[in-house]
Amino acid sequence: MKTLKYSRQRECIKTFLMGRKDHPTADTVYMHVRQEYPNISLGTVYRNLTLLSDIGEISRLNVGDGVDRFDADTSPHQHIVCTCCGCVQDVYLPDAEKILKYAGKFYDGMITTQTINFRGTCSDCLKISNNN
Amino acid sequence: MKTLKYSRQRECIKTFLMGRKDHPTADTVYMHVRQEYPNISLGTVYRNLTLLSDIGEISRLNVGDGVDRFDADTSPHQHIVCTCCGCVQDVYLPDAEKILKYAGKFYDGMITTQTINFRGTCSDCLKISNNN
DNA sequence: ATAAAAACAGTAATAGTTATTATTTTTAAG
DNA sequence: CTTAAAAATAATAACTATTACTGTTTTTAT
Repeated sequence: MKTLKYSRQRECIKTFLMGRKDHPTADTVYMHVRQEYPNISLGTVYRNLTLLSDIGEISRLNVGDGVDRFDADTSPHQHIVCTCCGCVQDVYLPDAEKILKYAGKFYDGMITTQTINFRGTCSDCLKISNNN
Repeated sequence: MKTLKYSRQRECIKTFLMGRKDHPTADTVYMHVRQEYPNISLGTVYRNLTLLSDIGEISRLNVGDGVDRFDADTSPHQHIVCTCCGCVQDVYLPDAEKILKYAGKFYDGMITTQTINFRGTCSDCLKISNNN
């Protein structure tokens, strides 16, 4: 069995992620962690992000833009991509599990999980377009 | 302005897609179209798939497995990935637009579209596991 | 202190997709 | 029926995100 050993790089990655709500990509994590560990390699960032999501301490998201994103918030919630600025924000949909249950009525197999991605315009971009 | 010219390769790609309900990847399309046009190139397949989805004749899906898939059915519907065999099937969720409307209550920006991906076990895989 | 296991940095490799280019096909006009 | 411009093609190179490999360093239990 593979025991997990402490690593300051991994700790730094996790701490960085916990302080962010914008679902950074591996590359963004890399750029920031490099300020504390200038010669950390991108491979180490990827390995630790994968490791942390495997043990359930973070989650890996895919909002359909071809890049994986990472989120320290592992509670069930949804995401929205702003088609204007590209930011990825949280949407906390109450009773989302009811959707999954409802969907089960229209599918002959078994549904176990769901991922809902929205697209739209974030409030910041709405403000800007209203100013014109 | 760029006018669209007929191409038999594009026609073949579209016809192939219309006959499938399994959301093939570009590579799968390539393998099949090659039986009719043996020296079609993968780039041509990609270019036409992108072109067809840009003009709305097909849709491009991303179910989170790192590969783009294509669907001749452009009507609003959802998808489920079988975690057992990897197949991608349709889920036609009635009144799905109500979810989008509901989500708007919990987001301060504007939501315009949604993509719902389910994961679970397809009916074929359920049968197989019941036989054990 | 030591030594095995894990993690590391650096780099190569892979997969999926897009871009480039010289050639061929389509199509509208003469 | 030619012709010629525009679009599409095949072939290939390039690119991006991610994973795999390798020799070295760090962690940790003894």
